Amino acid sequence: MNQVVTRQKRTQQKSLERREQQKTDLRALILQAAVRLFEAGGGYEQFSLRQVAEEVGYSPTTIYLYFKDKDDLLLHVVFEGFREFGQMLQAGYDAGTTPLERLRLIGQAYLEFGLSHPVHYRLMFMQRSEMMFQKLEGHLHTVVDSFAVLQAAVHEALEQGFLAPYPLEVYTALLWADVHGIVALQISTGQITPEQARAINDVSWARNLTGLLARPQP
Amino acid sequence: MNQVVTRQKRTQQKSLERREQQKTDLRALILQAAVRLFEAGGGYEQFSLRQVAEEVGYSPTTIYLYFKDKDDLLLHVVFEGFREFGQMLQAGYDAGTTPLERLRLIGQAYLEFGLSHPVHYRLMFMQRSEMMFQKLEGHLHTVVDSFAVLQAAVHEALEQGFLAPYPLEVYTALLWADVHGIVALQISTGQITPEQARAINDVSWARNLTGLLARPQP
Amino acid sequence: MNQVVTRQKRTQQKSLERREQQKTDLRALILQAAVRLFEAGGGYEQFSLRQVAEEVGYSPTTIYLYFKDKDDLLLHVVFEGFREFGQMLQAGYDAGTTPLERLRLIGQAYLEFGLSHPVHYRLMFMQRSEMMFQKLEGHLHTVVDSFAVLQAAVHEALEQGFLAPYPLEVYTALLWADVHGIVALQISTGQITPEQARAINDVSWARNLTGLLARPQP
Amino acid sequence: MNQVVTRQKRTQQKSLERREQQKTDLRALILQAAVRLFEAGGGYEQFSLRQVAEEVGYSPTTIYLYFKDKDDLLLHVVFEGFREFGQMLQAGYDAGTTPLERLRLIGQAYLEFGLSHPVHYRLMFMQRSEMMFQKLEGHLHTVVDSFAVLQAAVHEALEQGFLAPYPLEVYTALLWADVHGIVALQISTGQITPEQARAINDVSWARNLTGLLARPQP
DNA sequence: TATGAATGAGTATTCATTCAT
DNA sequence: AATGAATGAATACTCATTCAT
Repeated sequence: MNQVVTRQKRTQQKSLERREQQKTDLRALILQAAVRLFEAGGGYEQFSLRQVAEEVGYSPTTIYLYFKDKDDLLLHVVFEGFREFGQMLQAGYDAGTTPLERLRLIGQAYLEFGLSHPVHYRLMFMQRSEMMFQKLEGHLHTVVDSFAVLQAAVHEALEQGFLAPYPLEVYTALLWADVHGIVALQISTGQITPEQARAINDVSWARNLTGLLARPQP
Repeated sequence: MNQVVTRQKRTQQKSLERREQQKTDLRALILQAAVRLFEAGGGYEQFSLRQVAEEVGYSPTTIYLYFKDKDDLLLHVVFEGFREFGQMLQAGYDAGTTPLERLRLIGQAYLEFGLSHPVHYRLMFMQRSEMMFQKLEGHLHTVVDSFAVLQAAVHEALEQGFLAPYPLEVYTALLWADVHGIVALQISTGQITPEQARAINDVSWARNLTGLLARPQP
Repeated sequence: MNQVVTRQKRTQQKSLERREQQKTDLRALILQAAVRLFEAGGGYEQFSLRQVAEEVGYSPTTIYLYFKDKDDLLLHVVFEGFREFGQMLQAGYDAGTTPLERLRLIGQAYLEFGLSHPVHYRLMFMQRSEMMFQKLEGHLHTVVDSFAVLQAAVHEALEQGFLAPYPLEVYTALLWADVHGIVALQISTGQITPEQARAINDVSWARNLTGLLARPQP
Repeated sequence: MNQVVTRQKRTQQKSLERREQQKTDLRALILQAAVRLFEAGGGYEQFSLRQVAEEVGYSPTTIYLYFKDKDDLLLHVVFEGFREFGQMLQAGYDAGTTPLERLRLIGQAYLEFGLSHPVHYRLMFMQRSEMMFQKLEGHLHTVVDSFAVLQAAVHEALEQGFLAPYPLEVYTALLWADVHGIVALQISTGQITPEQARAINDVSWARNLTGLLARPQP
């Protein structure tokens, strides 16, 4: 067999790559357009495939070349969000050196994700939250993994005696509710600015240090 | 000008009143049906004018005699929710004897409203939250008034030295976020049961007493 | 109460009747158009609601005011056919004086229906034959009743010794197959003319008199 | 002109043959898949090119290299049916030793084809019967040839005095109608089982021996 | 006051087909 | 020879809304 890489072969390969690239591009374009429309249209209910198609400048039919159906597209939008969400939470965990610091940083990461990705956040946690628990082939970092990070941090803190002896689930739910409440307040009502949201989150955390956690911080 | 009230005029007036009465009645019927369907149907997107019409036993066209359009009807549904919401918060305020107790009871009332009216809560605070700040003629008890109750309670508590000297807005936002977070967690994700929601709310409040509030309760 | 029939009342009544008439008219128009399209389009598969709408000159939506959905329209088309079919078979039965004459006349009536309503026949017996056994509210004369006529005639003939002692079901199926075969041959293939179809049917019947039936006719 | 067969030419020819061979192979594969899907899917309306493409593992576009369009493919599916149909009828003819036996066996073969290939039968004789008389290049055994078999058998029987002296066309049509009626009854209405269909066919034939045919069988 | 008739705009989805490569 | 990309035209169906009465 001829192992030489001929010009023809190179061309074919290149064409293949370009095509692959284009394919990825259009996929990404569609996803972006979908997110944009969510933002504009005020969310879930007005969202339609045809609008997405118009937004990207392709025919509605074309969407079906990249996504199985409307729900598949939505699912990918959501998972795209969860991927980044998981990374941010993990980064928060990694950046902390003590259990309590980790909890604080995870909370901040959560808050920052919500503030910087309001549309995604809305969709992920408020409109299609059932998707949180759907498996998507090829996607390992689902929300479940993200919460594993939070649970791990709580677990460590409990084990090392930093927390009053409430059950683990109470802490995860409570801490989640803390940040979720603030994010949702900002996103849904626009009553507070992102800066205020951060300030309130700091206060919220501070009260925990004296009111919830067993050992006061030095 | 003829100032005499003729029999004819009196008759007309009476007919007008009766009509007005009927009008109000059907209005109320439509609104009730709308609320019912709204709660039953699971909310915003499935809600249709035709279903409402069928529910009340009138033709779809008739709805337009009482409400400008679908959104107008929806707006009134929302305000119907706010009316009850405001009453429950007010009742919480009234039931308390000290500022802190009032805050606690308002929080509980908020939580109970959310748990017992999830569909409404969703619409009011998560899907069409912009409606919170729309004025609707004839409706005095909007969400703004509801928050006036919370603000009043916070104001009293601050003035009487029960709270650490953070700005009033921080407290209202924080306390709101606390309960909103828990309610939203329950409604959106279904990860916690109503009972757990209440328990977490109690823990959340307890931590405030030692960690956030200046003077411990007697 | 005023029992007098006022002009107003008469007008209302008239308007109601006219409307009712119009409604019936449009319904009938739609049904006719549907049948016509069946003829033109070559049948079942190309048949679409939108085409029907275009044919009658109304918007597609309007069809839904008169029929629940596509299948409902089809069902009514079919039942419209069965109504006449049943009447023709019954007339055949009634016209005969002896059991065998009745059988012959029923067969001829069947044949004539098929020859004069090929599109309906096709739909009823060849394309959506499962509809034969569906009940439609308000329609009493379904195909089942039609076949009751055939069965009754066979039963009489058997009882009075005109037929060789095969089971009743064999006769009904065989006689049905006889005429159905001829009709279908004419409709589907166009290989024989209606006249030839009648001639063949006569031969078919004649052979029965000597080959199938117990007693020869006088 | 250069009459010499160069090596180059021979090579080209060979390549052409191979290609031709491959082409035929894929063609056959597609046709088989189409027939399979056709029989499985329940026929005409659910049948789609894309499904065929998926079934053979090639892209939809590829189908167009072998068949002009969907209808062309369908036409070949039909002729595929006629090929087997013709073979079965011919086998019936060949298996008989007397004219009447041949007629009987041809009828049985017809019946068996219908019972074992209901979907095909439906398409061939009931839905797209116009295809029966379309010429398709390369296909010699069309329905016309199949009927030639029937006609030949009738002709022999007439000539040898086995049949009453009706015209030949009457016999072919009548015998066709006999079996077609039974098959269609089974396929379209499902009112009789295949076994019953065979039994009725036997009765039908038996009546002919005494009622239609000139000389009784020995 | 109430409504029947009608529609235009919109929804998701499927399919046959073309074209450049 | 084979295909990936793309599309135009359909399909059934739903809904909010208008208008004449």
